[in-house]
Amino acid sequence: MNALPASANQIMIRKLESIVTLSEEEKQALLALPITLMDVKSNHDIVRTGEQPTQCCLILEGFACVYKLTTEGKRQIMALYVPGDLPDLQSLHLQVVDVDIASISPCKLGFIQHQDLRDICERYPRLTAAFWRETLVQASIFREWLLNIGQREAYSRIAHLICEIMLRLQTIGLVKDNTFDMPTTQSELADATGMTQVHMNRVLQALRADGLISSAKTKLTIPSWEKLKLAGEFDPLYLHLSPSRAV
Amino acid sequence: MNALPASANQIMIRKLESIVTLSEEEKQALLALPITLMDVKSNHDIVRTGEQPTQCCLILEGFACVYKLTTEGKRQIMALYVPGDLPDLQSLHLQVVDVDIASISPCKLGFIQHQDLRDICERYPRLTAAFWRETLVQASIFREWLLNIGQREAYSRIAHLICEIMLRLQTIGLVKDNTFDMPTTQSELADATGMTQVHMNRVLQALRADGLISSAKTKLTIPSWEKLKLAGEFDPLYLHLSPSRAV
DNA sequence: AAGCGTTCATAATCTATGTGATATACGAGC
DNA sequence: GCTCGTATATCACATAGATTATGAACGCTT
Repeated sequence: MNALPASANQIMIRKLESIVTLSEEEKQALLALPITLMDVKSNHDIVRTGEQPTQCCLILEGFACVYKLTTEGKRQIMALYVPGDLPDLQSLHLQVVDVDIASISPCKLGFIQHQDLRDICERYPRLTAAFWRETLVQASIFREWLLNIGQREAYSRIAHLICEIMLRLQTIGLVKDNTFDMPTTQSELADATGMTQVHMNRVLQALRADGLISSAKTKLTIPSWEKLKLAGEFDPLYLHLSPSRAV
Repeated sequence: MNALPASANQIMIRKLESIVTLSEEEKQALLALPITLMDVKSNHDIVRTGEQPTQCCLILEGFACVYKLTTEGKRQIMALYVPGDLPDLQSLHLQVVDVDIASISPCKLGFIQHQDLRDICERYPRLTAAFWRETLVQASIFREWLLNIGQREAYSRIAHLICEIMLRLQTIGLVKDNTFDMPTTQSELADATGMTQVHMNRVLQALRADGLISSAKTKLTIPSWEKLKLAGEFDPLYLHLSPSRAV
C-alpha cells in the first residue's frame, strides 16, 4: 500500500459525475475521502465469495471482472470493470460477498473504508443517492447482459459488448481516435458472453473481416461507431448516463 | 383503484424482513405508508420503457416480470416478481425506465409514491439501507441468472430457476406441502431462461419423468427439494436472506 | 355448442456453437 | 538467443438446442 495521491478521488468523482450531478460541496467531501492505494498483477483475486469486506474497491487503472463458477468449473463473467468503477459497492449493504472479483490486467486499485462511505453519505444525503444510483446502473447493465446472452447471436452479442466498453471508457476519457486499451483475452470475452474461446475467436475474425473492429496488441479501434452500434443493436439508454454524456 | 386495506403494507414488511431486521418504529412507519391498490389482468403492461414514474409498484398477488425485446422481436425476461417484490424500486433513482414490466398472471398491485418513500427514508435512515439492500439483492439475482443462462445446460438451468422461485415464495409463506402456485406458461419460462418454448417443453417433461417436479394446472409440487437443488446446483447465498430464512 | 385463442405436446430437419486436438505466434525471463 | 508459458488460430467432428409445423386439449366468448 502506497501514499495517497489526489487523483484517485478525482477519478471517482469523474465517474460519479457521468451518472449524477454533484455540488461543489459534495465534490469537496469526496476529495477528502481517504483512499488507500494498491497495485495488483493480472489475474489477482481482489474479493472472494464468502468474505465480509469492511472496505470498497475502486478501479483506478486496468480492467477487473466479477465471476462465478459452476460446479463443473465453467466460468461466467458477469461484469467487466474499468477505471472509475466500484465493483463491490454492494458490500456496503450485503455483508457476505457472493461472487469473486479479480483483475484481468495489471490494476491500480483504491480502497475506501465502509465506515468512511457511511459517514459521508450521512452528511450528504445526495451522495447516498449517487452511490445507490451507481449500484442501480450496475444492475441495469446486468439486465442488458441477460438480454445479450439470452437472445442475441454471437456476432451481435460481441458487437454489443464492445460498444458498451467503448462508451464506458469514453465517459472517463480513455478513448482517443476511436481507439482504446482492451486488455481482455479471447477466453475472458468468451466467459463474459457465455460462449467458448474457439467460437469467440471465429466471430472476432468475422468482425475484423467486416471492418467493425481492428486491433493491434491490446489496442482496439472502432472504424465506424455507427456500424458497430447497428451490429450490436446498441442503445445506451440502459447505462443511464447524464444527458450530456449520452450518445 | 380501490380503498386501502392494511395487508398491502404488511406484505411489504414481511418481504423486507426476509432480508433485513426492522425495528417496531420502522414497521409502524411502513404501516402508515399510503398504498394505492389496483387489480390488473394477465399480460398487462405495468411500466413501459421510456416512462418516468412518480411511484413504485408493489406486487401483492400474482406474478410479474421485467423484459426487453431485441429488434428481431425476441424477448428476454430478466426477472420474475412474486408477492412482496418491488419490480421498479430502481425508478426511485433512475428517472427513465429502461425495461418493460408486465403481469404474467392476474395481479393485485400496490402503488407507493416516490415522495412518500423518500420522506420515510429521510426520517428512518435504516429504511434507506433496507430499500437499497432490496435493490442490491435484485442485482445479485440478475448475476445468478447470468451464470445460469450463460453456463448451465437447459436441464439444470430450469431446475435452478424453480428452486429460486420456490424459495422466494417460501419466504413470504406461499409454499405449503412443497406445493405452490406457478402461473407461468412454458413460453414465459423459455423467455426467462434464453431457450425456445419447444425445448422448454421437452426439458420440463424430462424433469417430470425424473420425479423432480410434478404439476397440476398451475400448481407445482417439488417431491424432493434436495434432488432439485442438486440438479440445479442451487446455492441460496445469492438471495441474501436473513439468517433465519436461509435454507 | 360452435368458434376462437391460447397453451401444451410432438416430430422432422437444420445450424450455431461446443469439443478436443494441434499448431503457431508472442512475450518474459534466463 | 533459447525456453517456457500463455494467447491466438485452425481443423474435423459432435450435439444441444433452434426452427417450423401441426394436432390435441382446454377454456372463453358469442
